[in-house]
Amino acid sequence: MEYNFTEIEKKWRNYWREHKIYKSDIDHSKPKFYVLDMFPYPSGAGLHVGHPLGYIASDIYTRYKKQKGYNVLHPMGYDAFGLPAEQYAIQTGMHPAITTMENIARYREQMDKIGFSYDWNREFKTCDPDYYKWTQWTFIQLFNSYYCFDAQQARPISELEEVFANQGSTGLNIAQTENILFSAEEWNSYSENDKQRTLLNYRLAYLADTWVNWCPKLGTVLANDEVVRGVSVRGGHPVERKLMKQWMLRVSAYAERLLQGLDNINWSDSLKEIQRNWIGRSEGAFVQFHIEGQEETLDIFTTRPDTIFGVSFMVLFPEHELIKKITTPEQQQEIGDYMKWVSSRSETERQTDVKKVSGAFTGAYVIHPFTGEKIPIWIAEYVLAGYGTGAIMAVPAHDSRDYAFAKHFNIPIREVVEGGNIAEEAFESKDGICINSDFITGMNVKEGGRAVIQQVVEKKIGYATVNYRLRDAIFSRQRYWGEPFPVYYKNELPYMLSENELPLELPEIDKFLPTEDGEPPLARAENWKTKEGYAYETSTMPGFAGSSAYYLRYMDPHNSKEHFSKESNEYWQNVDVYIGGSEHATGHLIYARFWNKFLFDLGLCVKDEPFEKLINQGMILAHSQFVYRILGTNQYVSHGLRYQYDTTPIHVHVNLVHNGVLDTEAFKAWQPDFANAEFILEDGKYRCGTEVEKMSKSYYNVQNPDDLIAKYGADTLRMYEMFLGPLELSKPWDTNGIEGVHRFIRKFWKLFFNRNNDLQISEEEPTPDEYKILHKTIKKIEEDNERFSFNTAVSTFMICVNELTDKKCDKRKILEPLTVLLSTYAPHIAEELWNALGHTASIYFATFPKYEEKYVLETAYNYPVSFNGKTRFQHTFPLDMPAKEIETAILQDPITQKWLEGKKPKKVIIVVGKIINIVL
RNA sequence: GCGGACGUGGCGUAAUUGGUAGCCGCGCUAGACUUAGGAUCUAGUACCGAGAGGUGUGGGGGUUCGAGUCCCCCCGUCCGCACCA
Repeated sequence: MEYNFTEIEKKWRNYWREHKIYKSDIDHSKPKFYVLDMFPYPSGAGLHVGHPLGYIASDIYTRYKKQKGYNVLHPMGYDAFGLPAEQYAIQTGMHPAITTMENIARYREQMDKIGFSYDWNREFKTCDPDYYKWTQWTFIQLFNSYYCFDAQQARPISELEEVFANQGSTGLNIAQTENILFSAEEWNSYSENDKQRTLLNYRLAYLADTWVNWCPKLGTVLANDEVVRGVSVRGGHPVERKLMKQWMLRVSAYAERLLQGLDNINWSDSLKEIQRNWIGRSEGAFVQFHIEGQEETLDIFTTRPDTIFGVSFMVLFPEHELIKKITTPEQQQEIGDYMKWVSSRSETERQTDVKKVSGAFTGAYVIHPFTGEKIPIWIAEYVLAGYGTGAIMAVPAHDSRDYAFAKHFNIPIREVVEGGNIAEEAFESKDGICINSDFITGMNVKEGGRAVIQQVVEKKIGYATVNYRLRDAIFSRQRYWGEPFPVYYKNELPYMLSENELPLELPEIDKFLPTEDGEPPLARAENWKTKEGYAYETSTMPGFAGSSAYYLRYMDPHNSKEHFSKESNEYWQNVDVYIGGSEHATGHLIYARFWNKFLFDLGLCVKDEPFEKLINQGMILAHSQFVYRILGTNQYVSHGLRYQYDTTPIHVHVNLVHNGVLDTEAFKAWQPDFANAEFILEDGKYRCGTEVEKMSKSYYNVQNPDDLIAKYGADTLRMYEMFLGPLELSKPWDTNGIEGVHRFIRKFWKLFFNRNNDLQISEEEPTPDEYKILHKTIKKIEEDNERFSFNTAVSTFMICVNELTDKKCDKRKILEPLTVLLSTYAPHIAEELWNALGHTASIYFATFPKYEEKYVLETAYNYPVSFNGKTRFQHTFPLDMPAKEIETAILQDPITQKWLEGKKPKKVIIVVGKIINIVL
C-alpha cells in the first residue's frame, strides 16, 4: 500500500467524526485536564500557517494527556462580535451576522483539515444569544456588587445600602470612584434617585463621566490607537477629547489581587512582568495642602513624602475641577488659553511630544503644611487625570519632569536629598540623606518618608497609601455588533432587567451607522422592546466582554438555566494549559482574570485564577521574496547583480521561488505585467532577494495551510510547524524545510511496508539494541511533551526512524508503541498504521507507552566528586563498575591527588549515581 | 527613559540544565540509479590548515578542575510600557 495521505486523512477525519471519538464528558474515575486555545476572531482572510501553530501544540498536548490517562477537556469556539464585521457591514450593507457565519464556516473547514481533537459538541460563538445571555447576566451581578477591601472580595450592594442606612459612608474601606461623605441620617433622607445616583459610586459596573476620544462623525468612542494626529484612522474625521457618561468596570478594585495572583500561576516571567507593570503598584502617601484663602484643600499623591521640604510648586491636570474655583481674575485669560490649547490636542499628540514643557499659573497658592510657606499652583499637561488625584506636589530637585518644568518657568529648585548635582539635573536616587528638611534632616530617605507620613497623619492631613496604575475599564462602545446592555433608564438612572428577561437580543436595524443626532446605531431599532416605556441603553459591550468567561461556559455549554453548573465547574475547575498570543497580555488576560475573580467571589466558580499555566506561542513571520526591476524597463536583474543597475524591488509571490531561485516561466504567467519580462541571470539562475516581514496578502508571502495540506498532508504540516523552532519563539516560515519532515513521515510508513508496498510486520522478539532505540525515544518524547518542547520531540522521532531504518527493523513490539507516540503529532498516519496492525478501536484511546530504564540508561554515569562536602569535579564511570574500583580510580585521579597533597583520606563515600564525598 | 527576553555554522535550531559545542532538518558538495530530475539512495559539510594540529557559542573580564550555560561591564537585536508623581 502506498502512502496516500489525501485518502488516509479524509478517511480518518470521517471516522473520528462519525464515531464521536473526541467527545468529552465528566468522568470521576479519571483526573481531569483542561487544555484551551485562545479562540479566534474569524476574519474574512481565513487562516494562514501562523494561526494553527498554537492549536497544533495544544492538540498534541491534549492527545498526550489523554494517553497518560487524563480526562481532557479541549474545546473550541469563536470570538464573533467585533469591529471588522461591522465596518464591512457599513460598507456593503451585509449583516455582520451573515459575514461572521461565513467566516466561521471557512475557519472550521480549514481547522478540520488539520485533524484537531476538539470536542466540537461544546462549540459556541460569543454572538449566540444563548451565550451572551450569561455575559449580560454577569454584568448585572457586577452592577449589583461593590468591593470591600477588608473582606478582600465583592459583596452584594444591598449589604452596602444597609450599612449606609445604619452608619453612613464614613470609615468604610471599600472601592469607590470618589470619597463621598454622608451620615446615616443624610442617607435615609435621600430620595430614591439620590440613593441610586450615590450607589453608582460603589458598584463594580457603574456609569460615570470619563475623558474619552470622541469622534462625532463616526459617532463613537475611539481607542488611542484608532486616532492619529487628532483624526480618526478610519475616515480621517476629527476627534475631540470629551467628558462622556460611559459604563465602566471597577477593575481597579481587584488590582492587589490581580497582582498577588501572579505569584501562584505558571506563566512566563516576561508576561507576568508585563502585567505587573500594567497594574503598576506604588507605595506612597496622600497629603492635603490647604489652599490659601479658600475652604478647599488640594489632595496629592506622592511616592516621595521624604522630599516634602523640596516642594516649590503644585501642579494640577488641565481639566481639574478645582481650577475654576481657584484661578485669580488676573490669571483667568492665561489659564483659559492654556485649557483651550490642551483640549484641542488629542491623546496621541499629547503622547508624541512629551518632552515639550507647557503649563500655566493659576495665581493661587497652597500653604506648606510644615513650613507655612506659600507655594504656587500651576496647571500642566504632564500631570495625568487618571492617576492618583490628578494633582502633584512638584519637587524639581528630585524629579526630572518637575525639574524641566521649573527650569522652563524659572521656579526655585530646592535640594533636600544629598548626593546629586542639581545645577545640572534632577537627583532621583532613593539612596541618600535628607538635608534642609527640618525634622527629617539627617535621616535617610526611607526613614524621612516614614517620619513625614507619621506627622501628616497626626495633623490629620494625609495617610500612607498604595496607588495603582491600573484604571477602570471603559465598557461601552457606540457600536451595533456587540452584546446589548441589559439596562433601561428611568429618571436618567440605569436599572437592570430581571434575569427572566435575558437574553436581551440584538435588534435588527436598517443601517449600521449612528443616528443623525449622534446616537449609537441601536437607537435606530424602531420596534425594539422597551421596558415599560423606558428606553434601553443603546451602547453595546466591548470585545473583551464575551471573551472574559468563555472558558467557563465550555464546561457546560448547553446549560439554559445557569452560566455553567456547579457540578461541571467542580469537576473541570479551571484551565490547566492556555495557549495563545502575548498580544493579549494587558487586555483579555487582565479582564478574564478580573471577571473570574468576581465570579469566584460570588461563589460560582471554585478557582480564583482562570489559567494555571499559560504559553505564548510566537508569531510566524514570512520570508518575503523580491525581484529587482530595472527602472523604466520590464527587465529584472538577479539579486547579486542588482547594484549594477538602478532598480526597484518588487514583492513576488513566495510560491514562485524555490530555494531563492525564481521560476521565471511561472513569474511571467503570474501577472499580465510580467508576461514579457526579461531576466538578467547570475550563474544561469535568477536569484531573489529576501526579507523577513509579517505575513500579509499584499506582500505575497502568505502561506495557506490548505495548499500545504494538499501537497504534503496534514500530518506533515503539523509536524513541520512544530519542527520550525521553540513554540514561544517568533520565527519566519520557510516552506523549503517541509520536505525533510515529509521524508520522515514516508520513512516511518516504509518501516511497515516492504518494496512491494505489502504490510510486513515481524512478531519476532526485538534485539536489545532495538529496544534501546524504542525506550530512549519514549523517554525523550515524554520529557519533550511535558515541557512543550515539540521541536526537539520531532527531532527525536527523526533520529529514531533513521536508526530503525538502518537496522531494517520491522518488529511489531517496536513499531506498535512508536505509532502510539507518533499519533499525537501525526494522528492520521498513526491511525492508519494502528489499524493496519490489526487494532479496531481508535489509537486515540491507546495508552502512552512506558519506557524501561534498563534500555534507556547510558553506559556511564557522571559522578560529581566532592572534597569535604564541596563539589570539585565529576568523573565518568561505566554503570556496572564496582564501587571499590570507582573509589580507587577517584583516588588516583590527578585532581584528587593534588587536593590530597599526599594525605590519606579518612573516608570515601560513594552513592551510586549521586555523589562521591571524600572526607579528610 | 523604565521593564523584560535574547545573541551558537550559509539558514531554522540542539546541547543530559555547569561536563566531548553544533543533534535533527534545510541548503550546499560529490557519487549511485536514471531518457530526465525540484524523485530516491549513499557519503561529506563550524572555521583555519595539505597535515599533525589549532581556533571557535556578540566583545571584554571573573568564579570553577571544567562555562554556550553562573556573576560583572560593554555592544547589538526584538518585545512591552511610556510624563504613572
